[in-house]
Amino acid sequence: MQKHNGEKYYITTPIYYPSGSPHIGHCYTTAACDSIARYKRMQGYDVMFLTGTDEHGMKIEQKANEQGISPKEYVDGIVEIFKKLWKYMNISYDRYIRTTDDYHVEAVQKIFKDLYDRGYIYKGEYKGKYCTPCESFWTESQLVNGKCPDCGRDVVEAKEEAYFFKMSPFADRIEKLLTETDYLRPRTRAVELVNNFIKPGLEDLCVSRTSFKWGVPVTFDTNHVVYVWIDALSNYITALGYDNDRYNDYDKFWPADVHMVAKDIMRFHAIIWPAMLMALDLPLPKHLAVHGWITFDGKKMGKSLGNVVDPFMLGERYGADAIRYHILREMALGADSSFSNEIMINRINTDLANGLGNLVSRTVAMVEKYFGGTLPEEQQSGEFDDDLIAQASALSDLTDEYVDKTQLNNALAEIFKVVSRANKYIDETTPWVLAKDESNKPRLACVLYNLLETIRIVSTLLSAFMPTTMPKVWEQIGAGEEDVSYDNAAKFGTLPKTVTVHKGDIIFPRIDVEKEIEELNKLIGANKHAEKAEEKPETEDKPEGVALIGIEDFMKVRLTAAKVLAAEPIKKAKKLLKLTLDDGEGERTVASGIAKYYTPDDLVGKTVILVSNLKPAVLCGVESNGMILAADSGDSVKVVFLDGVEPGAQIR
RNA sequence: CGCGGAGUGGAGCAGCAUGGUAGCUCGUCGGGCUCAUAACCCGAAGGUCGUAGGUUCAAAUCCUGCCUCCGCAACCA
Repeated sequence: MQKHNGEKYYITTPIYYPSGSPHIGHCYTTAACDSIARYKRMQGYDVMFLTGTDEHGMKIEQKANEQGISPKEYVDGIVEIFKKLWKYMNISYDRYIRTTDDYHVEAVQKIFKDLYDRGYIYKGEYKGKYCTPCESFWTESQLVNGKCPDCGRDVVEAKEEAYFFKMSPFADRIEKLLTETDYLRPRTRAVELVNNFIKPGLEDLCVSRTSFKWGVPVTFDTNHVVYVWIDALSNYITALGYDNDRYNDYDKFWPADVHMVAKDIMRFHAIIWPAMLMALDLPLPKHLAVHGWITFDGKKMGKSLGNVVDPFMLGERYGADAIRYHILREMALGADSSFSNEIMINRINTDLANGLGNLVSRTVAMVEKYFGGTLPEEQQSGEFDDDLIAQASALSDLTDEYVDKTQLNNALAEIFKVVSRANKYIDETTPWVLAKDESNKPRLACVLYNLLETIRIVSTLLSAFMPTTMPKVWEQIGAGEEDVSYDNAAKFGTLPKTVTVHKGDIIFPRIDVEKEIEELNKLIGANKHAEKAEEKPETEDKPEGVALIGIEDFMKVRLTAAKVLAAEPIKKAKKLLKLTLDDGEGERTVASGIAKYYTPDDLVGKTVILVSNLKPAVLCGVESNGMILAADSGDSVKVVFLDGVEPGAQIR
């Protein structure tokens, strides 16, 4: 166990996109980084823990417009919520970067220019084609039979200004990085990335936009705004002072030890970010830890599902540490993890209340009961001691290793094995029997001392994960600041023999599962309704979808009854069925995304409602002329069938 | 044949690159204890390891086909 005085450790969360309030998924990434940061600090590292928000982009611009405020005002509001949550969760970030911060903007501009000067960014003209009526650009691969995939008309060579970042020179190095080093964790993901993106050839990346304004302007071409990649990813170095004067830690902290991200942004961190750094001739980060998503009752977490778990609400009910513990304990690196009220409550009850909390409680109670709160000097070791002491002493080596591998769930599992061992030790040594005979007092004192020591070690290591409650434990077992330092975590026998305990409040109260779930369901139901009520008038993500329209707009849509003559799955598509319809005038083909819910047999012979004047489109190689109406309730889709209506009938 | 992952006692997982008693957590049942937050400790039941073949003295573990689920991708009309 050596001190790591002065050694640096740099860990980052992604910078989150503030298009909405933070949810439990954000909490996971951030709590995980926080725990590692705290652990490393405890070990004596000089830690830099960075988090922040990625505040530019079209979506933010739109959201702000909808609310009639400036983008900056909009993000200011959300950022406040993020910071409040981090405070609430006891997140010990050292620095919070906002991509709207002046120094970052300035640095991004320099980086952009630098890449340009080095020849890795060039002003491009789409080699692709332009469809004048659709006002859209298409790449070669998107074209269908050389025509616009949207309208099927001819496309012309056209040039739109955009800057591109050359990725191809780095393909080999990136492939090696992914497959031959332990940059990517878990490594299994490397195959997927290499097959999907590197083998087919790395395409140059469009890194500027002219279609919106809310971003970092390109200094030497002010029509352009830096598009997300260079703006967002470079935060990891600008926050250290790279290309700016605000901070001065770049030399000290770069390269990062760990970037932690969720799997949806793995690609950017596994490919684009290394490419950027290679282009800039900078060292690469050591590890990219990719975790899965927290799913709720089996479904992906998301606002649209109305199942967003509000971290503030959970924290209020169980305490921030219990939430931290639960998500860190359940989530395995790389894999998804399901979150449900029941799983969480059970976890809190068995590990925290019954296991650790109860261990502290019974131990402290016995010291008070049998010795008036202070152990005597004279203590007698005996059977069962060695095994407990050995396990407790070896614990920090195990947790060190798991923390280094960013496998926090395993680190916590090891810690709780020792908690379990201690509870068993009580049964083995039966202190209440020893207490009956005055001559056993030295032995009894030793047993209790060993328990206090085990608790001390366990709680020391746990304090990185549950920073709020562990000090309460220390107070109860009479441990001083020095006793709970990391350096003493492997030294059994640190507490003074004559330690004095102080019985206090229950640390983790047991939760009544049934009652609690009932109440939670009520709350979640209420939230769901409240959210819906709130969001409806706000028009959410689809600006034009909710606005009131006049009858003249409606009349633009031509709805026609049509009979399904044939239906077949589309080979390349999972969700699509190819339908042949009789619309009264003739046959037409429509692709419909209902393959999950209907078999061809369900549909043939039925009459459906067809939007007959919809622009044709090509989906997975099939030209679709129109769409059929169906009710989409999220997890199920019902096609609207008509009875006894002739094909061709107009619907109004 | 787009890419990848997964199918192990009721639930959630480990084991599988170096084949040879199938392990953990929760739950269930029985017992013990009473220091403690109806907590703790012990024991038991429960699995032909998705399916069909193959290799082998021996396969959850290696090979092949198939089935099912999931993620990504394919611009869900």
